[in-house]
Formats: sequence, structure tokens, C-alpha cells
Amino acid sequence: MTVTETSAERVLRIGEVARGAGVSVRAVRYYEQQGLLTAERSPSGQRLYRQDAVTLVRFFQQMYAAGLTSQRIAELLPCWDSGHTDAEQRAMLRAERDRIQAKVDDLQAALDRLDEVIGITDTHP
Amino acid sequence: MTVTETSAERVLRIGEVARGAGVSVRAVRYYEQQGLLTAERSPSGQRLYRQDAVTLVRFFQQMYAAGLTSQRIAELLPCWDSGHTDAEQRAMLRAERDRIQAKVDDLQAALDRLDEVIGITDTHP
DNA sequence: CTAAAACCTGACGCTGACGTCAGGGGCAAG
DNA sequence: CTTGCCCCTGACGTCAGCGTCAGGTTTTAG
Repeated sequence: MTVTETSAERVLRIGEVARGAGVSVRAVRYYEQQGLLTAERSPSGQRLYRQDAVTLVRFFQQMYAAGLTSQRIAELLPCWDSGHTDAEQRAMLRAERDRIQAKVDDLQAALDRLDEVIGITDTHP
Repeated sequence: MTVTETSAERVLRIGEVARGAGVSVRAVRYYEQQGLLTAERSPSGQRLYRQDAVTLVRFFQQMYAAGLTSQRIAELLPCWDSGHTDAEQRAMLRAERDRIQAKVDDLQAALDRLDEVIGITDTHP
């Protein structure tokens, strides 16, 4: 479609999004399947993304790394792009926050156990 | 075996170890299967553990929580009960340490993202 | 125009620490 | 003796985030 693209209307195809965010194409499709990411479709059926899709995918990765499930991320997504939260969402947010904090403490304790045997007891890098 | 137990020779059965460490009986058997835990056997085939098995299982849980696999834990166990490490073990220890540290940083970043939308921007509890 | 590269939709495979069910002993109390 | 609880050994099931293969269409480079 040779519409004189006004330079601001650039769209991304799935491969570009994937490479941009450092994940696989399969992963991006998976996110859509989980209701995290929506895409326009070209007449031939190919997915077309806006540039912020890359940022979004990176955000998903961050949440996954923090132990959130696809479902949780989907439930909490509106909190970011609407800036508003209801009671249920607040509860989930706090629950996740506490869980992650606990995990940080656990990891820190594990680190201490490792350092203990390594001998790198230099207090702070 | 009615050997006059000198009060120091107390042994534990698998259920006691499991409850003591807060894991399932299945988990304790799994640790043995992975070469993490060895047990004597009663004449009837039941596993008999020493008291420190509970501590050991708790330690496994801590390492699992830190993202180590059974194999890694098995490879690094000698470092603790022998107090000695060879070059390969030191490399693994440092690698795991770095990985965990990176994970801590990731979690911290995720926490910040959550707090950002929660509004609990109180610097430190 | 043609070949390569990229995209599409299923759909099965993988990993790791267990859960769980099946089928069968053993051992103390009442 | 029998009731009940704990133990045993397989061995299949689970879950979540993808990997990967199959078979086919579309877009792009030359």
C-alpha cells in the first residue's frame, strides 16, 4: 500500500518487534495469544505493530522475570496505560510486590550462603 | 533393634524430615534420587536420616529458590561439608553468584515498576 | 520473474521440581 | 486380629513459557 507514509505512521512487523525487544517471534505471538499484545493485520494477514510494542514486550519480559504469570500481567496492564486502579488490582499489585520483595530477601540470603563459601566477603562492591 | 539408644543416636524417618523442613515426603525422595541426600535403610527398607538432614533439606530449598538446579547443588555440595573448592567449583560458584545478583537487580527494577503504579514510593520501609 | 527471507496457522515437544495415583509392606495400639 | 498410619517402588501428570517442526502464503531483493 503505497500511501505516502507521513514518517510518523511507521509500523513494525513481528520480526522487527522481536529483534527490537530481544525475544523470539514465537514469544511475541505467544503474548498475543495470552491477551497481552494486540496487533493490526495487513490485508494479507500479517501482524502490524506500533513502535511502542517493543517497549511493551520488554516490560512483559521484566514482569515474567519477576515471576508474574501472563494472566497477572494481563490483569494489571490497564493499571499502566489507564493510570487507574480498582480495589482488586491494588490488592494484586501489593500481593505481587510483597512476593517479589520476599523473593529478593531469599535471593540475598542465598547470595550470602554462596559468598560465605566463596570468600568474597567484601561488604559492598 | 532395641539397642539402648544413648539419646544421641536418634534417627529420623522420612515423614519427620519432611515435616521438619516443611516439604513433602515426595520432595525428600526426589532429593535422594538427584544425589543430594543419602539415607541409611532399616532392615525393612525404610529410610533413616540423621537430624542434620532437616537442615540440609532447608538448604536445598534455599538453593532451589535461588534458581540452582539439582545438578548444580549436587556439584557444589562438597564445598560446604568439605570446606574446600577446586577451580571448576569456584567458577560455578561465581557464575551462580553473578546470576543471582543479576536476578536481584531485575527484581528490584520490577519492584520499582510496581511501586511506581502503586504509589508506595516511601523510600525505605 | 525467481529465489530467499519473512510471515502465517496449528500442534506436538521440552524442562524441572515435584503431585498424585496404583498396588503392596510393616508395625504399634486396642 | 484388625485398624490405622507410615513407609515402599514405579510411573504418569502438571504447569508455563516458549522451541520447533510441518506445510503453506507473502514480501522483498536482485
